[in-house]
Amino acid sequence: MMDPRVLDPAQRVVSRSNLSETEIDETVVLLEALRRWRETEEAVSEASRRYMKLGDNDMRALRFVIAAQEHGSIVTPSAIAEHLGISTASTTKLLDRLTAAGHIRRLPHPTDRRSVAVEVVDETRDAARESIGRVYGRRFDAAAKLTSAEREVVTRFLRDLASTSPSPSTAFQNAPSDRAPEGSDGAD
Amino acid sequence: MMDPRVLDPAQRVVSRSNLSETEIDETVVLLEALRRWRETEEAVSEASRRYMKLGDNDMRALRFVIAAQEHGSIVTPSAIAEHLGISTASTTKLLDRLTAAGHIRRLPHPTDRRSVAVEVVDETRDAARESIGRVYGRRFDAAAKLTSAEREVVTRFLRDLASTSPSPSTAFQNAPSDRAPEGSDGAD
DNA sequence: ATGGTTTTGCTAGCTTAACTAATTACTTCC
DNA sequence: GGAAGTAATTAGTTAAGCTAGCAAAACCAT
Repeated sequence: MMDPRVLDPAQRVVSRSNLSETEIDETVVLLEALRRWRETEEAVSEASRRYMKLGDNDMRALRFVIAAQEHGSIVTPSAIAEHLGISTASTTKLLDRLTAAGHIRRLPHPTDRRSVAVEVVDETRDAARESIGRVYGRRFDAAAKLTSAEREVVTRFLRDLASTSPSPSTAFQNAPSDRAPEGSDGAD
Repeated sequence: MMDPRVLDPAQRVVSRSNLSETEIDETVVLLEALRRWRETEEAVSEASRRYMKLGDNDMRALRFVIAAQEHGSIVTPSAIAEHLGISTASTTKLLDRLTAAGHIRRLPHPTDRRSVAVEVVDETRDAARESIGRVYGRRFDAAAKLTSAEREVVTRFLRDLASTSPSPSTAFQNAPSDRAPEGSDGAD
């Protein structure tokens, strides 16, 4: 019911749609559930990142390499650099860290002798596969519980969400996922 | 479907549920839509962060202050530090950056003379409000398009997703043989 | 009141992970 | 075979976090 902690541009939004009070409430509840899920995801992935004592990019790189390997392709440092959007120099250091931590190995590239093939160590790959599989499994189960018609609804909704154009110069596009600080509210 | 770049633990998952081929396809499609949306969100928020030339925490801090201000409370550096999970020293520097960029102002705290009241500059606040409102508005519209029953379905699904326990040790925890990260060595 | 403890924001110095520029080894093209 | 281009690396710089320590103000117990 129009939670005050959400900065409330909903007022403006509401005025341009003509929903009943009840429907507005439902909509706000849905958006809250969406936000909540995103926060959960964020927290979980953050926690695992911390647990592994890896930086954000280090983790992303690892996942990238694993995915590519799964797919059968050879991963070079420059491909990683491009994927992460960082320089090749930084990528070298990143690979040094991952090597030191025992997560990857650098092998000679099979066809280009100036290049390098990055390979994930077995233990790390297995652990990752299991972990990712578990996450995927949870999602799968949630989706599998639905009926065919319900799945269609959810899929349509998600696609609609993703398709609305990003509008490039729109700064501050983050969800209002912050709570007020020393205020009186604590319900969550 | 079954994008090859996604490691496909689905095989394992599928075996433990008994869905028809069609239903499995639907499920995979749904999960793909979910992933797609998350990627879009990620990309958009990243883009806006870049656009404003602010770091991650700087942006979060700004949103935090705005939200609190909207809520009527006074924001102190230590509150920001706590919210972001960084030290007060780092927060001092963060506030220096935001001040230099003209986004905030430091005012004397009205009641505690050792403290500081952080205030967001009008222009920044307005821009943020508009931007966040726009994003929220897009989501709102997507949700508003649904029927009451459909909203219920989506909300239930999202809650189910978020509720499945994170299980903290789910990281790909196994650092390979040589140098396990979990502080078995005292110095850390 | 008054002296001791806690809190608040800040400064100083260090670490990490990004960056740019230059270097080395190899490939490709003429 | 030599010029030009490309891949990864090294060296040095910057950004943003950290801990430790400080002065001023607030809180608290006589």
